[in-house]
Amino acid sequence: MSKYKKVKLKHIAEQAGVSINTVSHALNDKSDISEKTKERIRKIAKNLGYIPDAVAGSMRKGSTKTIGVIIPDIMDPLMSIWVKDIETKLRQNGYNIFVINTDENYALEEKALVLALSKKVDGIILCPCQKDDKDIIFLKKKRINFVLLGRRFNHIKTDYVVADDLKGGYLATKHLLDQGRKRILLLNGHSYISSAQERYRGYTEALKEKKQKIDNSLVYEIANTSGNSMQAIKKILGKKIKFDGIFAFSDLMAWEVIAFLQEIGFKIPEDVEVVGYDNIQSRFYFPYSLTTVNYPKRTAAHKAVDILLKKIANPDSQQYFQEIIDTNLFIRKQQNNYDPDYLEEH
Amino acid sequence: MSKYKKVKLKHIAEQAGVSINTVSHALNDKSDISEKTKERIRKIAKNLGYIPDAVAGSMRKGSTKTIGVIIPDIMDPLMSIWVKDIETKLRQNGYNIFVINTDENYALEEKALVLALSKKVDGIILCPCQKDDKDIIFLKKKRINFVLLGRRFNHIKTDYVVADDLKGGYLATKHLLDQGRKRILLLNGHSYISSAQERYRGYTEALKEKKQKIDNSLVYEIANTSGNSMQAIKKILGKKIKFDGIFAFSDLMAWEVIAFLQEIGFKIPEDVEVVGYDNIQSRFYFPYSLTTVNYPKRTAAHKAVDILLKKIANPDSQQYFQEIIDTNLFIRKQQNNYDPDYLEEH
DNA sequence: AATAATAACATTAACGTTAATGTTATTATT
DNA sequence: AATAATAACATTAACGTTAATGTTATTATT
Repeated sequence: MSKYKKVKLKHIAEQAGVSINTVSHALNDKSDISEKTKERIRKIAKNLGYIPDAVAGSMRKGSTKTIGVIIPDIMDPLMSIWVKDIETKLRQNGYNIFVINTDENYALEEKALVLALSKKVDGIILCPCQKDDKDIIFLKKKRINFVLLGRRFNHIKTDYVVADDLKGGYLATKHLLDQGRKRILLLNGHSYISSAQERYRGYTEALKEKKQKIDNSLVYEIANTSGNSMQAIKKILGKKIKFDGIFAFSDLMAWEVIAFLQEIGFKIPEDVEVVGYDNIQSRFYFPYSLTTVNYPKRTAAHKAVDILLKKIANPDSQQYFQEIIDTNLFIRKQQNNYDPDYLEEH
Repeated sequence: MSKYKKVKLKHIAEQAGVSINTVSHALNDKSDISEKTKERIRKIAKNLGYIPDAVAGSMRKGSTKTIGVIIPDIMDPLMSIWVKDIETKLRQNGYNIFVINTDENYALEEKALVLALSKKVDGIILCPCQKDDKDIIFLKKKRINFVLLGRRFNHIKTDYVVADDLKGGYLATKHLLDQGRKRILLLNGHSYISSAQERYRGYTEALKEKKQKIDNSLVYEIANTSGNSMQAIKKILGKKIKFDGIFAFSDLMAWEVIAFLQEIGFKIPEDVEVVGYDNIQSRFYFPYSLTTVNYPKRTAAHKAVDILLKKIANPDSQQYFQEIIDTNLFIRKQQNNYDPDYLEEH
């Protein structure tokens, strides 16, 4: 890409009067080169502005020190928190990340995986869209090192790190019931997503416990992207379906419905009480108090990294690592003002 | 990374009874292989689950078809919009992206650049932290293909795409003045960031036009991360400095100060009117109306890609491409309710 | 003093692919 | 009918590095 002549090991070797291998070993601090020579070679390398060719190195070494991170949506704050934490943790371990978006699109997910494999990543952290599972089966068959994050498959044994969404769904619903709410709208993710499935189970369990019937006209499945929750609420209101509580799939959805309901005249939380999910703590995003299901997101990302590194270090192990991160309810007084607790959280 | 035996061109060649080169040419759809042979080889490749080794291919071809995207903060919505648009546009052109965060940290920026160059990216899109410029000079000297996005250097000639921040700063300040605001707080980014510099210039120009003196106790420079604008406001209030308008460096800052000021009893916009920057349109983030400086962010990202692709296609050209994207003021009635216009925008 | 061990290098081969040539049979050209 | 051109492959070399050996002088060991 550059007209500037590329500096290679060869050039350093010529200047130092040693072999290319000696330069390589010196720069990689191998033990079979004298400290004097190493120092001399390092200086020449620096002088010439040598930048190692990782592509060539990777080919020879058979490892890229790169992990593929494949996620549905980098613009979702939850995902960007994950990505940042994964990047930081992996960097500490000498790895880089290669992030690919799938837009919750299975075809793109397949392409993303092939791209990552083609780029010879040493492992993959994947939050699957779950519209299909062929690609996961393919990964297993190929014995690729991968860890699922945030979502898992019931019928495929893999490594994964997920939140305890069953408990999360139960706690959120129970909280609304305890507050005296009678008709709780579940604004859920699509049912092929495991976390949505489990939250639904938690929702039904809490209702059953209070001897309430499950009314499926109160259960909606939508994609977690901007505008959808508002559209859903519009539809529900259009059908004259009554509700006095909402359990939303994400803080983002919760936020959107609160804003929309307020706009059209509802009092929040008096008329409708809302519980979110994920406890996205960035002050930027949620200046208003929102009761939400909380879990250590950073821990989740770090555990996924730990598991992946373990698998890479021990490729012959048949062991599966499956982590279910505990969830709890983060109760905030729901009102239109700033949450002073945010600094203390986490 | 896998115990599963890797499928190489060699294996396809053996099964097809042709040479490795023929397989390579067939799969790359070169013209010197008969359609019949191509079809046969494609089938065998598919059967064996062949995934091309991009590392080996890149080494031989001298091109990775990957662009390094180096940005200060993937969690900033502006940046994640950019990244997504860049990814989409580059994908259409057969390129992938390699995203690296710098956390507005110059040392990390240098490392990110070396990493990208080491990984042999075909070009770089960079939003520099601007705490130093040595790395930019290095890129120029090495004749690396790169385009700056969002920020530029006054004293270094490079390709860039920036917003018209001078105009943006002027429009925002003028708007506040026109609304009768007398003491306008500039909550700016750090002055080594070009966009902050230019907005400051716009701010002063608008003040001068109205014959107002520039009061530097009203100008604050902070990093665009969560919590900082609140801290700044606290300090300012502590110093008993009065203000009735705020021009913030980002919608995020604007948002944070609005929430904080409301919390401590200010009426917005009656007591303090706030103007933001970037017009982050995601319904998720800003359910409340905010007047803000707007510009086509998508266009900016796309232009950066276009410029980079032009430079890659034409490496011998000495031409510089410098785009200043026009800014305008997006006026919204500032009130605590939902902005119904958001769907129509853009 | 003879042999073994080690330090500090050099040489060779290989990673998997593709560009640059080379070869041969077939077809086109005059 | 002789030659040129072309189609469809094969062979060879190269991308830049590092692992696996090889070599030689020096030092340690008995």
